[in-house]
Amino acid sequence: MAKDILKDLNPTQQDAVKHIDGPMLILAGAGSGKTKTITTRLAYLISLGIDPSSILTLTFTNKAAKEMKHRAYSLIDDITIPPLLCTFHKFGLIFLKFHIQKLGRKNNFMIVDTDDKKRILRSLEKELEIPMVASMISKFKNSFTSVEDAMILNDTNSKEVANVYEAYENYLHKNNLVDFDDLLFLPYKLLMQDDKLCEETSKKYNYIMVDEYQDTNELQFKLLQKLCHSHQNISVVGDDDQSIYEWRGATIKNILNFDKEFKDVKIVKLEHNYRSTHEILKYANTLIEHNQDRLGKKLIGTKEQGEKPKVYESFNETLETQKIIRDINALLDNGEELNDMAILYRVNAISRQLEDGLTKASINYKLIGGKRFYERAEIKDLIAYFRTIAEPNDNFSFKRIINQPKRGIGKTTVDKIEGLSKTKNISMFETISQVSSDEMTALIGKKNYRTLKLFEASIYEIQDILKNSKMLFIDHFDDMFEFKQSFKKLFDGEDRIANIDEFYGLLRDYLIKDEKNDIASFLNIISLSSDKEDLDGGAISLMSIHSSKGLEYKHIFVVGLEEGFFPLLNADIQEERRLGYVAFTRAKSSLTVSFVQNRFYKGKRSNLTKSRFLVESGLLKGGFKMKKISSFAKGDAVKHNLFGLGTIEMVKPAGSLYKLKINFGGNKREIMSSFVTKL
DNA sequence: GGGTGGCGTGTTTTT
DNA sequence: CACGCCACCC
Ligand SMILES: Nc1ncnc2c1ncn2[C@@H]1O[C@H](COP(=O)(O)OP(=O)(O)OP(=O)(O)O)[C@@H](O)[C@H]1O
Repeated sequence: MAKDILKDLNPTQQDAVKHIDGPMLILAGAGSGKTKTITTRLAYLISLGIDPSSILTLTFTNKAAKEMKHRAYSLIDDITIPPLLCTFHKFGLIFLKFHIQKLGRKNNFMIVDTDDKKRILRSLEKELEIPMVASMISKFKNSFTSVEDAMILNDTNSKEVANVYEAYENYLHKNNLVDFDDLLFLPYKLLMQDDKLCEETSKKYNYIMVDEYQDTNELQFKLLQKLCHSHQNISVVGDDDQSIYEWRGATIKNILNFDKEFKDVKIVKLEHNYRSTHEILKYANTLIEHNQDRLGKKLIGTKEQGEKPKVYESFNETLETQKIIRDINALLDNGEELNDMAILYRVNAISRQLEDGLTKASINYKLIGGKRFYERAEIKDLIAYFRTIAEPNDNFSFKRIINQPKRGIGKTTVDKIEGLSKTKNISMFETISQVSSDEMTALIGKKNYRTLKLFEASIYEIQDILKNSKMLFIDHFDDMFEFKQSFKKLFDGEDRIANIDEFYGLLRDYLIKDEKNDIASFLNIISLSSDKEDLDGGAISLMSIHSSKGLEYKHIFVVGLEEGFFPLLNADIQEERRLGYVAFTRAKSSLTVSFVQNRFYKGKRSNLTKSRFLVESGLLKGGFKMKKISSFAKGDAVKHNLFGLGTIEMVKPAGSLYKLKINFGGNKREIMSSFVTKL
């Protein structure tokens, strides 16, 4: 049976799969079967009788984790004991659920997302720029800088930022919250300070694999080191050309130093591409060759020649969308399926026009990323409600919903309750339930106190209902708090109510699935999943290039190839180019790229020029772009040492130079640009 | 003291 | 355009 698993692999891949003990680095280009190799290796280890629960497979994004899970499970016969295959953050979450008590915290902590984090920071700091502070704090955590260390730094504002950092950490601690960085940092801290735990954990996960290793940052690397404390069985796969998360601290150093950090590393290079046609590969490879900082690698196509990728130029985004829809319909007429198509873009905001167009054309689509389901305000409200019901002392959730739907409890009242709860050292909910009616009335007034007491009673009541019947809970909940109704009068109320119903549906399905399932476990499960499960039925996928990494589609459309959008303004050009490489190499058999002359963005329409990547990849020939680079253009007067004066009639790129067709007084000659001087 | 509307600003990308 | 914040009005 082990033979079966291996049969679709080439010898190098098989060799990598069969490597069992000791560190291994697989370094290979797009579509070379890295993920296939690692998922097969997972199945192979299990087929040898290795305990699945001792194998840990990690990657960075949810999407990639899901894809791997899908692929790996199809190779494993008996999935009764599933191996742990998840994102780094999810692993951190699971680890903390078991061990956060060792840091003196309860394990029903809640994860704050980026929005929550900014809200908290804003409440703690009025002067400094919040996004700056948020990213500084993130940097601190990712570089193991404690509050004390931050205090003695000497950068601008460092003292102020360190103070906010301290206040923020205290706030998280008091309210039993963790942020995304904590999900990596706290496990590391625990493993760092507790040798026994480190040893146990490392022994538990005796085989470790990491996909998309080029996306790991320093903290993730250190965490991996800890997990390898008592063994060296770590296999990582990556591609320096697909490193697209440097902006959040991912460092290629992790790949470069891998064979120094671990002993006797087996290095495997996969050099055949099994995904894309030669045509697609050619342009992707040509594009990425413009990057200077590369390890460099071969990538040989194995598929058919294929068609040259199409390039569309449109006047604006409406016309761009029309062209793409026309192509989609043509593909459908040829029997192709929507599930095999995807539209990619650099910036999520660009999806709007596409959505409108697809809707009008009655083409099903699924939007991936962007404003995520579980990050929508109404969904976060519901989660906060459920958390309050499960744990009324969760101040953070309590504060979110105490006036949602509006019941007349404004900021001032909330602040007063919070102040009192702090002096009494009890939760806000306990403040309402325990503090004497006289004291409370004096503080916040009779009417507000009554409202809060009613709210308290409702919480008890719904807790009771939940105890008796999980199924009745949802209906009663919504009636009792008039939650859905509160969105009715909003201008986008319908959408929000649809989201709410969907969330109720998800919860209901989850509760039905297993007798043991309850609200608390539901909250745990969704706490890191960003998008809901795919609906079945055919739909074209719309997503950012970042989310597309690790995926593949038969037909790929990349839109928005304009200077300023892609490559994005002020972004690191090499990373942008890698994004281009990722985008192009998602395609199996057809690739279509598109740019517009003007686009509506952030409230205004601006004129755009086509992306340099179109020329760099060879998809388009120079044109006006060349003028800038070469400073040679049609009509320019030039001088040649032998032929004398002439006029340029045509400019063609030739390697790093240009071939010029020059008219020397009636004699036309082709001359390399380095042999003439412009006048 | 709370709620609503007007105004200003601008996240690239993910967890 | 679209969201979030503040100020002003109820
Ligand atoms: N030896 C092989 N023979 C045939 N097909 C293969 C082989 N190896 C991989 N493939 C196929 O090639 C495609 C790309 O593989 P995979 O997604 O594992 O590549 P990857 O290196 O992870 O790509 P990327 O880095 O771009 O995500 C998949 O459809 C896979 O099934």
